[in-house]
Amino acid sequence: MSASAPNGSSDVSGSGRRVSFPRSVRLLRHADFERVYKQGRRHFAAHMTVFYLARAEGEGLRVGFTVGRVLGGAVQRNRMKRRLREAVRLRRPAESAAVDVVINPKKSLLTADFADVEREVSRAFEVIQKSVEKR
RNA sequence: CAGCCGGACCGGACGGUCGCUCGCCUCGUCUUCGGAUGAGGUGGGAGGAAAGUCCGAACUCCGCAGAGCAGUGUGCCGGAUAACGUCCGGGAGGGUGGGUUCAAAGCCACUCGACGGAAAGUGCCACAGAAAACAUACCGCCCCGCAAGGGGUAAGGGUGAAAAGGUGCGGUAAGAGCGCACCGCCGCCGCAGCAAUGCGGCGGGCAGGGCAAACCCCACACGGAGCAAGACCAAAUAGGGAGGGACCCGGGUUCGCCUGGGACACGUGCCGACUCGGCGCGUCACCACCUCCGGGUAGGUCGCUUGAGCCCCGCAGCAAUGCGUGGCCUAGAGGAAUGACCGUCCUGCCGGGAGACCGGCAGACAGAAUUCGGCUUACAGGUCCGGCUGCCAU
RNA sequence: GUCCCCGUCGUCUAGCCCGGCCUAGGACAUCGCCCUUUCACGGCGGUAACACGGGUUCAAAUCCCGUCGGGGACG
Repeated sequence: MSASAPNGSSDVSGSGRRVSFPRSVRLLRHADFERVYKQGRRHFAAHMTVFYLARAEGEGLRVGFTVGRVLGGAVQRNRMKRRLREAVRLRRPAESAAVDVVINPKKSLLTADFADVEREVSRAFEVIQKSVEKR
């Protein structure tokens, strides 16, 4: 437990690394989403489903979110996206293979503990790294 | 002080760490000089409904001589407004309560409301009832008659949502606006009012059902689509057009080409043969290739936030609202930013405690997407103003 | 974001335009009885709906307005 992180729930500043999540590592284009959905593999978790696909060119991890209308009103959907984005920001690996990832949340994400969400995202990234390196 | 009603307003507060997005400043890198990108600093970053998309506009494109038809909408009067189905004021009307009265209406208070036309026409009015819009007479009542029946009547009964005005007195064989009084209705006149309409007078015994949120008639308004509008830049792939490739000369031409000769190139046959030369034959102008042009998808840029704008004060107006002085700049994303975690405090509930207090939980409805004016719907809690009622004190 | 359409038994539907005969009809499903040794088939009977709230009308599933829910089109 670092002295600069008195809350202790997430040692953000304990690692010493500034964690950010700029737009350049987001998945933003419709065509990218379609490709991941059609050709990608899936990883299931309690509060979300993660689609991922290795990219041929470029480097690093890119992440996008899909939150459909069935998951609730605009307030609920925005909350899911914001919590997911925050979790990805905190748990995003510094170095990674070239992979595109799409996360589909489930309704339970709205009420889940944020620590659980962080843990799930972190675990999903580990699984994806192993799966991609095996090829 | 409490409760109810109406109106206006707020929509947890402060701080820390990390992040997202937009603007500005400084410094780098790349550059096709348009810009792209990175770091640091600094400032801004959801709502009263942002919602539903129910009306009205601005704006953009398309269409258009003018008018009409069709269609849609609105519908008492006056005003406000850029406009409206909105808002303000007023007027008829309905409902509830009070009071007068034998009873009711007229009267008073509160409240509601899509409120033009039913003597332009068409249609419908189930069941019940004699009769449902042409008027009629079931039980009755009265008169004549021994009776059968005939005549008068519409007060009473009955049916119905609705049955040729209501109440009272007179009148009559019984009755009836048959006569009278009051109220209602129709017409005319006068006065008040911009008008809707109201008030008064005179005349008429009374013409006539309801439904137009049924078709419809009248008056008024409206061209259609919508920022995914629209404008600009524009990859890959496919496809369109023009030119080159396809040289020179002569002739013809419908200007697309056709024809004769020659040169070059390519392919091929034969002959000679040293890399080559000579002769003959063929070469469809399709495809492919190159250059340019136009449409246009992905993608990008603009539209994109200074506007019928907000705040304070004053003036005009009963008000909606308008005018004037001064001040302010207040989100602009685009698979879509406005968040995550924590601390202190505030409000409410629960538990513990004699109490100060301690612990836990909760803090609504809900998220900008071109922009405004309205309407409707959802909403914890709180503040202010006005009115009414109750209680306490003076 | 913009623009449209639709809500009737558990399911699919008729009735709505032009209001009353609607106590809302039919089919499948379901329940009970009969038939049969039993099941099936068949017959008889029952349960069961106008999305919600206002308004117009004597009277509303139907006409008008507003909510709520569902579905679709447009790059």
